[in-house]
Amino acid sequence: MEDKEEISSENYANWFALYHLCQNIGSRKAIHISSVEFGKILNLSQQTASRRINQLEDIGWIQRKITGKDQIIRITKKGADVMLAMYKDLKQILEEILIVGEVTEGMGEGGYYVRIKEYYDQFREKLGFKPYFGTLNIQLSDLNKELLEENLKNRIPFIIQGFEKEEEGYIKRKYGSVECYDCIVSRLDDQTKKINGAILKIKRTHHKKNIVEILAEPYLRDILKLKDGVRVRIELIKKS
Amino acid sequence: MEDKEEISSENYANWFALYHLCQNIGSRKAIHISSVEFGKILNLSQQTASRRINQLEDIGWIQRKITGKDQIIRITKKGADVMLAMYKDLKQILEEILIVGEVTEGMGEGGYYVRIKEYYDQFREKLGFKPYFGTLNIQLSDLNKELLEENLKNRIPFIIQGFEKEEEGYIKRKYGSVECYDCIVSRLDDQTKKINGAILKIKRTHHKKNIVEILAEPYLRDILKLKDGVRVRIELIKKS
DNA sequence: ATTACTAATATCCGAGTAG
DNA sequence: TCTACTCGGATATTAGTAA
Repeated sequence: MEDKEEISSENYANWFALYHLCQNIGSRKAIHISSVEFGKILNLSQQTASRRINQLEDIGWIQRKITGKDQIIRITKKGADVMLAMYKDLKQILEEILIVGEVTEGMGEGGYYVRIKEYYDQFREKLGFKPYFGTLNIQLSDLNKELLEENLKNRIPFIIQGFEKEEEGYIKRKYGSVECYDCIVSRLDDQTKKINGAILKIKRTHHKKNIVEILAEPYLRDILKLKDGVRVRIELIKKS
Repeated sequence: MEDKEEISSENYANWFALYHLCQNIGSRKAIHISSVEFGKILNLSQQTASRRINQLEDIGWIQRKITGKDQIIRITKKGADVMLAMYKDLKQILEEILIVGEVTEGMGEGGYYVRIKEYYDQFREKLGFKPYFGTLNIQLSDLNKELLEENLKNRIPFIIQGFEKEEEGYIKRKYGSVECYDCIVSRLDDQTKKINGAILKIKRTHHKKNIVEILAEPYLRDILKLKDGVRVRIELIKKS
């Protein structure tokens, strides 16, 4: 609460100054930096940069040692806390935004996949349950989609292998592989029921519509009483 | 690059305005908010808040619909990108800072633990190798320690169980449990050799000194040619 | 109620320059 | 060289209102 007050009051400039300092300190403990150099980083004059440094010191976000023409700056615990607080906050904001979407009527590809025996057997084995013969389609906003993609990057999917099969007429058809991420689905307005499922990520998918497909054992529309437009939460699970 | 220019130039205020908007939008798609309310959030007058909203719209970070006395605001993809960029950047900064410390002479507790048979057998089994009979002690800055703690929170340790043992004189002594986190250690100035190890987190530890103890199979001081003061990188591994 | 313009004012920035 | 002061000009904010 207090930290936030400190940041949000009106010293945006100081916050950004600290942020840029951290960027330039990198993995070192401290940094030698002149006010001219710091000014260049911040797109400010030497004078203002100098003032910034003084202010940061006054606030207690940095500590400074001036020896002759040299100044060594290091971030204090208080300063680190400020950065950490912002990081945590952003993380929370982004993750909170991330995990909400709207149920939508789907001619989802996923539903098609799950009905094919070669896929179904793999789903069954790798999910640990017999999935329902169709997927729940969730419409995401651009923001949500963006964030989901970013988040999935950090996770290890389990892969449903592709395969080839001879169709009637002796044409060989290729079936692509599918990436799956464990998740938990629930109604946003009623968090009592949480259902395990998986996000399906099909390789060659329509990029335009931000639709995510969920596979689960029960028929989600029934068990969660979902209709089109109902908002659901998709929680990503730590380990797959 | 361009994004950063956009943020860092001088519109700190706009960035923070967007940030606070996101905070208040939460999991919703959009938000009804008057300029008075928004002003309160930002600690600004209604007039300035109104101007901010206009600016955010001009920049293209938000989209707005005014219908009579109502205005509905939603974040655009461009706006979301700005937030994401900052998040990623902070994450990188913090993680980069996080993983560097200095080798220090240690009378580390960990070294004591690893020499006790009951512990050693567990280490051997759970690490998958026979650890060296001592730990490498890494001195962290306050900032690093803070960040490490924060980061470890999100990880699942493997636990070396505590036990009781009768000492000479029939006194029963209690040995506490130890948490371990897989990691990779390397010299900061020479990343060619990367050694697998584990961070030891002993329950009842001295809080004052920011020292982390690393357990590994080889004698790290030899294999990495470490002396006191040499900076090493500790990479945390995704899965334990 | 609202949003947002204009004019007054508070704040910030950088040139000049001292220490 | 450095940092950091003063002060005039630039910029941002707010009060008073209009729409």
